[in-house]
Amino acid sequence: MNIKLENFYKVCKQHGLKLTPQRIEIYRVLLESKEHPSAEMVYEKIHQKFPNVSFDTVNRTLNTLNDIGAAFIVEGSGDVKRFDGNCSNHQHYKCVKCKKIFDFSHENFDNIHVPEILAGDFKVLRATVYIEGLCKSCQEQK
Amino acid sequence: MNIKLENFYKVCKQHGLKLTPQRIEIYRVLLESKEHPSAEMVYEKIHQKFPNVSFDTVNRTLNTLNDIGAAFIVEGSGDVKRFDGNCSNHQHYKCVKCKKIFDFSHENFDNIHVPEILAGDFKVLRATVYIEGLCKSCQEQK
DNA sequence: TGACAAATAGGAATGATTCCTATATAAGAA
DNA sequence: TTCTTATATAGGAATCATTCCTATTTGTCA
Repeated sequence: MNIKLENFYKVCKQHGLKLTPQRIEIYRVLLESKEHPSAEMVYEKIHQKFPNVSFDTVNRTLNTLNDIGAAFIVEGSGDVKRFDGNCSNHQHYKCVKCKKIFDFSHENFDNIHVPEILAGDFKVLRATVYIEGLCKSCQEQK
Repeated sequence: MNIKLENFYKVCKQHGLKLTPQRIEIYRVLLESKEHPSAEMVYEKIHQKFPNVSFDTVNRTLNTLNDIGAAFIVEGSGDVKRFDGNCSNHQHYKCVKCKKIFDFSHENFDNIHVPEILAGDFKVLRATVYIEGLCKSCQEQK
């Protein structure tokens, strides 16, 4: 049994969520995906295997995963929501043209020290470095 | 004459953009706004003064401002686009509940050193620290 | 002043996301 | 195991943000 899946079961129980086959499969697909998929992208994959799972269920479930901390919505500036099931500390780089999202890690960024001023008044849930630009192949296309 | 507006005229000319009254007013409203407004919020303000400016013009213009670097789209995770006319180096904190966006500055964050690995393959256009959480008043509301 | 490329208004269209509701089902209790 | 019930789901409709379409208007430059 996958350790991550096992832990997922635990987190669901902690939040009083049922372990439906749909929910488990959606989480599995997200975990295996490296492309930071949108709800639509997850739905396509699920649909191949289980043709009668609805888009609404996929979308609702992805948002639920975000709510319970089993996944999160990748930061970005104004495109469709993209989800990430990898909750270990890492950062994102996004190409503004092809919308591909790349992971990267950097010691200084993975342990951001939130300034005191903020830490006092705000409850910080996530702190990340977000980089936006043009990937190699989009640069070449001009 | 406002120095920022004067500079805006210059930037528009550099990009071959006409100085229409609508464009100028939209930029003015964005500059004066402290709330990182959405297109809808800018439209509301414009509409009070100039009832016959269309929403499309507001939205299109805000995106144009982003394209020419006179403004930018604030990073976030999946809500409506929010715009910022303050192009000097600063970071954002966003409340996941009320969606308010707060500015903050921090020496270390305002000069992010992008790792070599990225710098080689990608053309970095923007690098920011993005913090998400609950603001004081939303914490109190539970 | 005249010509023309660019911008606008207004409404229609699109696309993403969420809501609605009748039905199905996971999971704890008996 | 079977019963009970709160939760989740499918499918489609509705909503909301954003963009597109096109006839008309308007900066801007010669």
